[in-house]
Amino acid sequence: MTESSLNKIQNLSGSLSQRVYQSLREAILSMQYPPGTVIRKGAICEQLGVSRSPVAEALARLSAEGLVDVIPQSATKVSCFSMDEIREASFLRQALEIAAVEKVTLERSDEQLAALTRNVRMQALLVEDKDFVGFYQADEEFHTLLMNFTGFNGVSQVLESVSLHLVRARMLVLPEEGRPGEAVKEHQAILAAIKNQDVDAAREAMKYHIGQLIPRILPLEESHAEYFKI
Amino acid sequence: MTESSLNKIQNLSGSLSQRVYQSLREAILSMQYPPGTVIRKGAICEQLGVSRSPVAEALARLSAEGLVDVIPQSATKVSCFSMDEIREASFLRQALEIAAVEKVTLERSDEQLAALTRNVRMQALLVEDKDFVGFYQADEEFHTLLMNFTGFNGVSQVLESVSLHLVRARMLVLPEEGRPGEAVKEHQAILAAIKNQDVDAAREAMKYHIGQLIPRILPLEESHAEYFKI
DNA sequence: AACCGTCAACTAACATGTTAGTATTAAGGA
DNA sequence: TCCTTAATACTAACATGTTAGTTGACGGTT
Repeated sequence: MTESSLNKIQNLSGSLSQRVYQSLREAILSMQYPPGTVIRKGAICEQLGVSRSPVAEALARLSAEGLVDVIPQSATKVSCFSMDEIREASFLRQALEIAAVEKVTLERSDEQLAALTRNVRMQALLVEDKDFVGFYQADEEFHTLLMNFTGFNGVSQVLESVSLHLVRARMLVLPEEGRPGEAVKEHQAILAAIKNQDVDAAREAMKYHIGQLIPRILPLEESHAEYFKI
Repeated sequence: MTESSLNKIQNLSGSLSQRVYQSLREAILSMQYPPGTVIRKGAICEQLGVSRSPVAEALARLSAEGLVDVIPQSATKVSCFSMDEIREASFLRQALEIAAVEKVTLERSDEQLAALTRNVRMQALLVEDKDFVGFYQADEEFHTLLMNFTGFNGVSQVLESVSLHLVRARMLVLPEEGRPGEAVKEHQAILAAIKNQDVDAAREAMKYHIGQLIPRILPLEESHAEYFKI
């Protein structure tokens, strides 16, 4: 009955605005609020039991991030995809991941190499066991490790903020037969290049790996046309 | 008498929040509000003649961008520099500019090449005339052109948002004897690589060019210690 | 003189009342 | 039947009242 798809804000920390923001963001990124969904401030206030101020601030931040479109004096809805935005997000992600992997390849410590090696080995095992949820998490962790090993704490968040649309679109991509196995191989290639301190190989391996996502997203424009901008 | 260093919001467009945001952002980036400055909502309201709502929303956005630090229930001040943040911003800028110049090198049209060539020629003339303000603008334009020639409309804004701290710190760097001349040469090297469709040369030229900024910012940590985090 | 607790003043954060612009719908005319 | 138009309902945007947490200063104690 209660179709409240929002996470309870009691479980989150920070100011009310912060918690409302996190709750809405999570709902949008997980596609519980699919593109085009109209967001009613009143409904959010009621569901979360807060007043309009924190909701307004949360929506302002989401608007600045491009996750919602505000139509002045009228309505605010979850932003739709456009293939241009997705291509751009992929371009930005590629730029950042390449820069990161280059830096890590040159400056890596033995501990860092060991951590990456452990992670990739785990990926292979998970795929072997057909634990695709686990693999998805390990995949994410691989990229996060790489970002953090640059020594810059913020790059991981910047990457997230520029690839928001990519994250959402990825939710729609059906698990393809054999793809996880390929992804592991690509990760192994990246890892090997890092191990050998071969910057050129690392760059090319990462470029190829990130490039694999776009062709799998392209078909969505027809299969899920309702989520795309006119 | 009126030491209101804020631009009048009447000259700006958009909602009140939007105008307040632009006004504050401009004041912070131009160092009219130097790092550490305490921002009083009441004062802003009075100066701009608006209520606290739009000011609160504007500050929330600036906080999300990292331009102001909000101390809960206490105060909000213009964020100070940290050398780590600046290094990170430089890393991110390098990543994006390299990706852009690589793409442009491969895909450029003759018109685009002509526009870049015109710009660089203009730079040389401006430096010859010792018009350093004009050169600064042409320099910015060169990089903006490059971003836009990728075909992705947003990269220019993303670049700006990740290099906010860099922009502020750059305001403090004194014009160094001979530096503009060197910058022009670096731009010429980048342009030559684009003309020759030499991706590797373009990447290295851009990497070198962006790398030149950090060493000139480093001395600020002592000469302007008051602007840096403890 | 140095330390601690209390209190007052200030600020961000939140709640709520008000305004103004937009969209939809229904009625009226062609 | 279709288009125009006016009225209504709804929403974002703005203003303002209220709450609660922090800071700093003062006074009293050791």
